[in-house]
Amino acid sequence: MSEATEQAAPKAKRPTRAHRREEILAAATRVFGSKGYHQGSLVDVAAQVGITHAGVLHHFGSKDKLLWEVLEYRDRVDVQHLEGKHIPGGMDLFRHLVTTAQLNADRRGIVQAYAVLTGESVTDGHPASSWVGHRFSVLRGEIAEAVREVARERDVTLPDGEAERAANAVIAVMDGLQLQWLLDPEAVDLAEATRFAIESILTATLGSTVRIAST
Amino acid sequence: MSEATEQAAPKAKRPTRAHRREEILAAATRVFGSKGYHQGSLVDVAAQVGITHAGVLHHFGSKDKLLWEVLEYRDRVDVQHLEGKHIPGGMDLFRHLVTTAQLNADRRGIVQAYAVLTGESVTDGHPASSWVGHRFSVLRGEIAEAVREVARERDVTLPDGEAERAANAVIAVMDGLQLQWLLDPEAVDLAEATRFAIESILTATLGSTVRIAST
DNA sequence: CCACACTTACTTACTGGTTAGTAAGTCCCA
DNA sequence: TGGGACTTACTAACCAGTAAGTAAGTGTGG
Repeated sequence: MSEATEQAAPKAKRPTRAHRREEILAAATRVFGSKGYHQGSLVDVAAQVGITHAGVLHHFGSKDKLLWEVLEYRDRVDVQHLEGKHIPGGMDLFRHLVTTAQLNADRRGIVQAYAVLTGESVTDGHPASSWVGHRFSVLRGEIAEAVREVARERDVTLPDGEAERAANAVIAVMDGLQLQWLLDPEAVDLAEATRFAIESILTATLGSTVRIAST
Repeated sequence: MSEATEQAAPKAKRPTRAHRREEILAAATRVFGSKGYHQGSLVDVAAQVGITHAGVLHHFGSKDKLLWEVLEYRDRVDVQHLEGKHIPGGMDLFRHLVTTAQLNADRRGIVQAYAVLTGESVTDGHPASSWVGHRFSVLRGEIAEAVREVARERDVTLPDGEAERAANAVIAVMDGLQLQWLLDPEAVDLAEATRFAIESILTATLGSTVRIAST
């Protein structure tokens, strides 16, 4: 967790370790994104930073550990555009999801890495499967809570488990649209399609029209 | 194409070639499903049929060709429960999609293979990417046409491109739900969630409640 | 009806390539 | 002068694909 050394140091020049690790993480994200975890090699990652694969192992110990740090790195990047630091609730959450989709349309590499690793993670004993599983369950909880919040605001009583069903559908549609967009960017407008799909699910769940402002 | 010899032969015993190929295809589906294409080896596939990897190559020539036949095999299996042979249109199509989801809940292997290969296919130069891309575009066309058909039945005029947007969302939600279900079958009722999501999207698209009978 | 020609379904053995990981040494900066 | 950031050199494993051989059919001509 606490990696220390975050520009708080008085001395000017000491970017080496933390900085190099960050470079490697970015490179690994690109490599795992474009080739997958199994097919993307440490040699590929190392070459992008201009070192040998043994140099990468010096910093991360093993390929599995590197993957773990890449996933955490993605999480960090993912929320860094949120100044509030905290994930919003209620309708703000859905606006946030659409905004993220919009940003993602210009971050193909990260989207690809996420899609590839998520798909790969359903294989037996994949090192990322617990991360993806955990991620899904956290997201499910947050989105379901937001659905309940909006329902409360509108005085709608939801059947049992309905919020979770809606949350699952929202997560599913976002992942699925990313896949289609990656394979054929012309066929899908990522942000627009995401907004449309989330609105549809919320509207059907809450029984009254839900709109998400197109930023 | 024409593989000839389809039980029309008078002589009783000659299942060897065609039968062996089916065995290998089934094994390859399991292997690619549980390990992915790159990580699943010909040795793995061969072992499941009780031969060597060279024996597999004798039948399929190369690993890439084997993958292609696996994908076609999946298509064949996928529609074989349709007696009409033809994919239905209108509301029947959506009923068919839900029914398929229901069947899929008992065919984890095939779902896993599809999910893994679809995810892997977004990597650079993957041999399955054109298949997946083609599959998406065909599905998109068929589902969009079904949406238009239902809209016509209900005297609803759809904005331009709305049918395609709905189709994309339907495809996305199905793929996404499969992923979640594979990673945590307890958290998602595949058929139920699929029905819910498709109903939501159709309802929002057509402006009036759409129900799909739960078979 | 059977022997010879040919095909099919493999196996064994190998090649050339790639992989993650290790160990030991070198260079450079503080 | 000492420690971190590497490199070089290596290993052991695994991979797809090829080549050559074998054993068991299958078809056919006499």
